[in-house]
Amino acid sequence: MNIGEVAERSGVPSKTIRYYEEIGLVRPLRSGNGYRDFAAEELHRLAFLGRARSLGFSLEECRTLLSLYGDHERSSSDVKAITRSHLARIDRKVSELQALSRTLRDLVARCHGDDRPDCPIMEDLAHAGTRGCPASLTASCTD
Amino acid sequence: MNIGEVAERSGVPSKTIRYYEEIGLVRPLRSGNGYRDFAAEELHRLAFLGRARSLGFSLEECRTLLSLYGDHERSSSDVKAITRSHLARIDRKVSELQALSRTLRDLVARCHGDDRPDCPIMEDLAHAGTRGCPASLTASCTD
DNA sequence: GGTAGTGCTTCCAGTAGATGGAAGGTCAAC
DNA sequence: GTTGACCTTCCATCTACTGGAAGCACTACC
Repeated sequence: MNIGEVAERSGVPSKTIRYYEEIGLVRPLRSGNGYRDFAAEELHRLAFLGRARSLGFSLEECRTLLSLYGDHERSSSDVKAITRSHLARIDRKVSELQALSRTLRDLVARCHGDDRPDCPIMEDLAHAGTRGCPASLTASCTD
Repeated sequence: MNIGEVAERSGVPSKTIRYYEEIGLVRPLRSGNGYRDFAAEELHRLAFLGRARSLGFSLEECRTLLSLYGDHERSSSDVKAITRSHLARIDRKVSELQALSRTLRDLVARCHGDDRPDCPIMEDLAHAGTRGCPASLTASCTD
């Protein structure tokens, strides 16, 4: 199977497949003409990769998951551990973004949004010293 | 003011300040010895940048916000529009991550996490075709 | 005057995860 | 034999820095 067909069937773009080969996530054979030649197994690995990436796993996590995928002696606890730590990372990120969202929502609500220059958003950015900005700035912002 | 002091007072690392100069976000003067020489205004711009970045604005958004910062004829509606679209982007991201989180949480809940190989997480990744994986894969995954 | 230590300079490389494009070889059809 | 789709490699680009090497500049101390 050539790269184009594999790309279409796995949903992973050709460019990305070449990149995955470059970093050793897939190892297709080569035909006599130099074209990559993908066996069914490589197609499955690519579909696996596509799904894992769509779930937000990093490529290094994908590498580990792929090796567990091919390991019939694997323990599901290993898979679960990786997934759990990934989940924790995502939940941390959600909390961070929700905090940002609250702050921004508040600023937007307080801004008139008219043709005058006064703007609570600008004031927040300009006088960051008193809240949320790096501690080292606080002193110099009180002037 | 030398870069070290500005870094400490603005909370933006020296390395980052040099980078910001390279991409034209700040333009410090130079002393006779070749050192960067920051005026109070540049310090304020850096503090502004630090706060805007901590709110998740991209550097291009920061560039626009900085130009509005220095523009006494600005309209708060421009600032508000940028902030609103940034907020919308964050809220989209939160939704995406929450969807991921739900999926991962469900998978983790269904995985025994013992020393046997059977694992619903692996099954999801391996047979992605029926749900959530790229449409092009669906056909080839039903086998 | 020499030297140690800190701070400054530039330049280059690397991070994650691709993506875009140029230059060129291959293949099937007409 | 030529067009056009597909494949190849290689290099550059994106975001937003960060780390490190090599080499001046400045201050303090002996």
